[in-house]
Amino acid sequence: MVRITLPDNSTRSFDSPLTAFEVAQAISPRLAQDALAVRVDGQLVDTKTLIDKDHHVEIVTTKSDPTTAVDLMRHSCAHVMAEAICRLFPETKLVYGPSVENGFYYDIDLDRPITPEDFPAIEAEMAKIVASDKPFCRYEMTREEAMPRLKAEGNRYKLDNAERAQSDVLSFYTTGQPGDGSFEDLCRGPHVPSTAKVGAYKVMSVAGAYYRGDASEKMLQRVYGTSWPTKKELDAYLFQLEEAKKRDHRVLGKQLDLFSVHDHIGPGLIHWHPNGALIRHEVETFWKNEHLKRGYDLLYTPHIASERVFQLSGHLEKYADMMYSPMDLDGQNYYLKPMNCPFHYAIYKTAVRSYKDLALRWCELGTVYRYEPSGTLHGMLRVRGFTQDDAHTFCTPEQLGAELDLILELMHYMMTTFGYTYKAYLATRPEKYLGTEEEWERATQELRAALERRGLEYEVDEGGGVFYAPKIDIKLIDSLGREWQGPTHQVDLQAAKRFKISYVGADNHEHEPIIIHRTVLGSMERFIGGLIEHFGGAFPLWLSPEQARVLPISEKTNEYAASVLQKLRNAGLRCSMDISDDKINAKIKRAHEMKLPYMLVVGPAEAQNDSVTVRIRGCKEQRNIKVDEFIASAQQDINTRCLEPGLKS
RNA sequence: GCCAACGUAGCUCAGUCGGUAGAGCACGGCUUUCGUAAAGCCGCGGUUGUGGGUUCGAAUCCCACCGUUGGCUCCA
Repeated sequence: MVRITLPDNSTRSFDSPLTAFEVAQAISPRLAQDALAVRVDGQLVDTKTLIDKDHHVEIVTTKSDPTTAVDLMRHSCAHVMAEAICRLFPETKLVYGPSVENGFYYDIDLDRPITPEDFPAIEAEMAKIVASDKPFCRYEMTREEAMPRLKAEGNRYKLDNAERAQSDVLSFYTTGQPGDGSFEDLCRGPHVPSTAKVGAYKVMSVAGAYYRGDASEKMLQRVYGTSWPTKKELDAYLFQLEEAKKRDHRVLGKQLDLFSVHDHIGPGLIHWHPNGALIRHEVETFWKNEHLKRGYDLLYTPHIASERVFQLSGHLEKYADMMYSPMDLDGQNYYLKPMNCPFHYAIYKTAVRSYKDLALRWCELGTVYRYEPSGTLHGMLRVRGFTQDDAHTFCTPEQLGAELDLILELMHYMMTTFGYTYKAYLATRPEKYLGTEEEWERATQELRAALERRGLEYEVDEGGGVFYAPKIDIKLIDSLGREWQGPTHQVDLQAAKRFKISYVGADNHEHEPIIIHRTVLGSMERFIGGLIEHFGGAFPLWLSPEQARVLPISEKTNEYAASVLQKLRNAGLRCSMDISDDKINAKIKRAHEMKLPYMLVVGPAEAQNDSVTVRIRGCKEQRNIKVDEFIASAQQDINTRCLEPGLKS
């Protein structure tokens, strides 16, 4: 007698042990058909698992538990792809094939490179496997039984996986009968019942991946696929990828004429075109003003420095291969600076500082150069020359809390102005660190307390701190829900000592100040690259390089258009007019392509009464209003940094 | 840095089996003077990433380098 308790707490009794599939069948044939796996007392297992005792049983379907279901389908789909690849290339050695966000991959060791031309063949082979609706059969062996077999197979990766497995029993999955020569794979499972249940899939890409993520290990081929419960969801995902591509900052950077990179000048070095530079200018102006309001002082420091300063800072020792090679000047090595801190410290040390001078808040848009590995460069997001929005706060231990509050407030204000929400992380002491455990504990506690005073929810990133400091990391969530590395605030435990930075306390003795490194935007390059994608190129009015364009209906109203343009410019708006002899349709299309917030159409009717017909980005209706009204409305939106263009009156 | 793919006009792309390079947009000129997402015609524009090699002949095949893309590793 087996008593099964279902999720709704109802129970069913069966005379003899039975599989989870049979339990589902007893409930409804439809459920049995939809069953992908089952939770027995909370543990996820195959539907073929025999249930021979009283258990809580929960049948997993795409409806009952979509997250688990799709994850299982993807994992099983990875196996189907692996089988397909093995059929096409029998010398393939399988390594590891998990599900990942939006799909799955399988790492394989195969001397012949897989290329995108192979994908159709792989997909065709997968289709055959799916059509044959073969069951995923699990069988288990003890470690003693399994190891000789694995050794005989000559697949060092599977052998390695097996050796690392905790359990005494190893499980295999085959799409035939155990031992009949069908495809099989060492795998923890569980899997969906059969190859027909892996959903709609597509082989996406192939890339290199080090075995076990270790750069000294062999480079494997990682074949990526995506899979979804239905064809419709697959198509929706592929469509979404196309849409994301249109928001790619590199694509928009060209389309909107924002920036370029030139291989004859150097990879990873951004050239800001007028439109991009204008956006940067607005961001920088905003940044500076908000800092000045909060008691920061601005600094400018040099771009190169003698090697002595980087020996002192420890950068040469730790990051020499990430720095541009030195230039020999008068027998002395000079480096492009990879960061700004030592320069700020130098300024600090030009005077004896009293506790009465603190806290000092110094900020700089400091341009630094780092020789990033070539394979990591990516548009504006990962570059070799960039401008950090850097700041250092020098304060007494008593002031630390208040200073952290100020930093979090500034961060919050700036992020919400750009329309970002964010998540906070507290990164604690890493394995390799400098300083004492007590110092780390105290500094971490201060950061934690500041987060809590602000009422910020945060996750602890255990061991995620830098070697000299615990930190608060902020991850931005953009309009597509993607996370970006955002602001970071570090309480430095080493710099004061290393650079002999001190202040005179009320006790007339020297003390070490606390130094907070922090950045809000990260770098102008990465932040604005991110902004481009966040807004999809449709910038809010205050950031738009061109805020409005006057579009005369024909040459006859060019003169009126010019007078409107002059009025707008006098009012401080960035605008132009389109006096090409194209028709109005073409002018509108062009303005749309540049994602301008406002188009102002003018013809004889408008010229009569000093008005413009406004067309707002993203909206087909038009409104006729007086030029002065438009100006007032636009100015208000600019002043409030309104995120979406509109009309105020 | 590692693996793979890719690199053709300012941009987006075509170019078959190796036979001296093509379109659309952009740009210039002309016609048109127009009411809400592309008017028409004509024209300009290329050492096919760079350097070698194979060949009677290379965008096409081979090698090296540079760069880009997708990942991996890394990101003070």
